[in-house]
Amino acid sequence: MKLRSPSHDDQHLTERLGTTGLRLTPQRQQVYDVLRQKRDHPTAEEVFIRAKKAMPEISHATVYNCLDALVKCGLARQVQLERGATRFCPNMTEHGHFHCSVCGTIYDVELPHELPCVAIPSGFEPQSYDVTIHGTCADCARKK
Amino acid sequence: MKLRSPSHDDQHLTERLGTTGLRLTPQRQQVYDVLRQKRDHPTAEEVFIRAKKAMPEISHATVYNCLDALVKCGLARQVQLERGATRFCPNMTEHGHFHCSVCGTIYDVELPHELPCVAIPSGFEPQSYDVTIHGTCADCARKK
DNA sequence: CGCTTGTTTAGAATTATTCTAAATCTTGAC
DNA sequence: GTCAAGATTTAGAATAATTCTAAACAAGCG
Ligand SMILES: [Mn+2]
Ligand SMILES: [Mn+2]
Ligand SMILES: [Zn+2]
Ligand SMILES: [Zn+2]
Repeated sequence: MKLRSPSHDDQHLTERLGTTGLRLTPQRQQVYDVLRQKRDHPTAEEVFIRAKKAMPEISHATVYNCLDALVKCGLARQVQLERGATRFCPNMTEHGHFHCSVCGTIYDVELPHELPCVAIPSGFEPQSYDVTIHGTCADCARKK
Repeated sequence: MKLRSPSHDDQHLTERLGTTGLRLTPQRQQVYDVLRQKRDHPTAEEVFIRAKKAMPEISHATVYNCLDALVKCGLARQVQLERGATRFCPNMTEHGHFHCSVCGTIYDVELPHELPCVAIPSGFEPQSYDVTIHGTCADCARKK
C-alpha cells in the first residue's frame, strides 16, 4: 500500500542520473520503481512485464536502456548467476548472492567489507568483486 | 610440441565421465583437450572453433553437449562474468577470477580454502561459491 | 547378429540482447 | 516563446547464445 513520496525519490534519482549526464524520465523512474517494489532479482524481461502494468506503452528496448542507465549511475547492479538472462538488483550495499539450486531463489547475503580474498598478483588493481554462493536455501533444505 | 599421453589422460577422463554415467567419446576428449591447451576461459563458440581444427566434422551442438558433460562430471567449471556467452575453465582447484575491464582477460586467482564469507542465514546449505574480481590487470595498469 | 541406449549431427527454434531509423521530448540559445 | 541540438523512446529487425529435434551412428550386450 505504500505510496511513493515523489519529491524525495525523484530528487535521488535525478541526482544520481545526473552524475552520468543522464536525464530523469518517466520510464527510468518506472523501471527503478519496479526494481525496488519486489527485490527478487528480476530479469530484464520480468522488469518489462511488471513495468507494462503501470506503463503499457513502454518498450522492450527502453527497459534495457533504463536498466543500463541505472547500472551506469550506480542505482542498480547486474547479477549474473548462470547461463541465461542477466538479473538486476537495486540493493547497492555491499552484498553477495545465495542462489538456491532447488527453487532458484536468489537471496542477498552480507559480506565482509574488505576484499576477503587474498593473493591478487602485484600490479593488479581491483575495483569491485562479486560473490555468489550456490546451495540449498532454508525452505528447500527443510522440505527434503 | 607436447604430445598427449593418451593412456593416462583417457583413464582420468573415462573415470570421471563414468561417475555420471557418461561415455568417453572422441569429441569429449577433443573438447577437453582444447580447454586444457589454452586456459584462457574460452566461450563455447571459441571452443568450437578450436576443436574444429583437429576435428572438422564436430558440430556446434556437440560442443555444448561435451562442455555440459565435462561440467557435470567435475572436469570443468562454467564462468559467468557479465552479459554474454558463458566461459569455461578446466582448472578445478578452488579459485576465483580476476576480470580486467580494459583488455577483457580473465585471470585465475587463489582463494582461501574455507568460505570467507560470513553470515549465511541459518538453515541455508552452501555447496560452492564463486568469486569474481573486476578491475585492471597489471599490463593494462602499466600502460595507463 | 539384433536390440537398447547413448551420442553426434545439421539445422530449426527459441531466448536474450542489441541495433536501427523514425518519432518524440527536453533544454537552452536566441 | 520559437527553434535547433541533443537525448530518449519506440517498434521491429538483426544478431548472439543456446537449446531442441529428428535422423543417423556407435557401442555394449545377450
Ligand atoms: Mn542482490
Ligand atoms: Mn578459471
Ligand atoms: Zn530454495
Ligand atoms: Zn588488462
